[in-house]
Amino acid sequence: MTESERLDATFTALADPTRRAILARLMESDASVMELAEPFAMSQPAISKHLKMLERAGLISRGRDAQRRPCHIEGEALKEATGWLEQYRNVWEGNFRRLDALLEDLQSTRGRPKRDN
Amino acid sequence: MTESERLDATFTALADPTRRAILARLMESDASVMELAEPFAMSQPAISKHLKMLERAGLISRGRDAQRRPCHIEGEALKEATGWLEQYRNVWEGNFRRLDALLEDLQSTRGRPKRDN
DNA sequence: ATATTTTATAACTATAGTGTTATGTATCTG
DNA sequence: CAGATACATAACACTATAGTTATAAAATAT
Repeated sequence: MTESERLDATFTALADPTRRAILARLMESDASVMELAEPFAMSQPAISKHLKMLERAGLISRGRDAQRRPCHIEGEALKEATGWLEQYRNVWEGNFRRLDALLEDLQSTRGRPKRDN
Repeated sequence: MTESERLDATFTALADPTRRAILARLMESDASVMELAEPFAMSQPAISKHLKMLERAGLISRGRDAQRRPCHIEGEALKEATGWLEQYRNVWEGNFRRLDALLEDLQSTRGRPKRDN
């Protein structure tokens, strides 16, 4: 899977409130499918499908404990998604295009920046 | 729109490689629909639909310049998505559940942690 | 062996996403 | 005014998601 495909799968998996709630629950501890299903007004197969998408994205892994398949949260996919978003930090922190503006300014005035900026 | 709905819209918008590429392009500068469409082997209406999803998620805003509708990247939605992901930082940085383990340990041994942990 | 518990899968419905072509609308240009 | 340019929207096809119920399969418990 390419990085782009992994990001597709990860962001798709994160784009659903049930799956985000499942991840939040798994922060507390590993949990079986039944335990994860309990808070939701939804059938068990529906939860199993959500878990499948989370697993496909690498956001969870699954073990074995008797009949149970305990789910465990995995960090790598979350790390990659966060890494991708980080490249936009400047956009929301307000220092976006200040450098661009400065460079353009330097170019147009040949090293004599305008005062009003 | 609730925060959950905004996260739905944002992660859905980010779950497509064309839309991620458009955002990357908009880091360089604002751009018209035609300019954004140019690199892609895709019709103009397809790009317009992608832009609609980005706009719905608040990831871009649109201005007016004669016939053109220049697109501008917006930071807030990206910030909210990153903020949500940040709560999982410990998971991928490896310090996840170390505190949990320590607390459980303290509880079970009444303040006398086991050595092997 | 049989029954129970836990989970997965199949078949189905409904809705949403992604693309197409054709066409409509707004703005500029000659 | 007429044509060109930039963009949006409608109608359509196809695929993917999200849920359902019914059933199968795996492991445990009696």
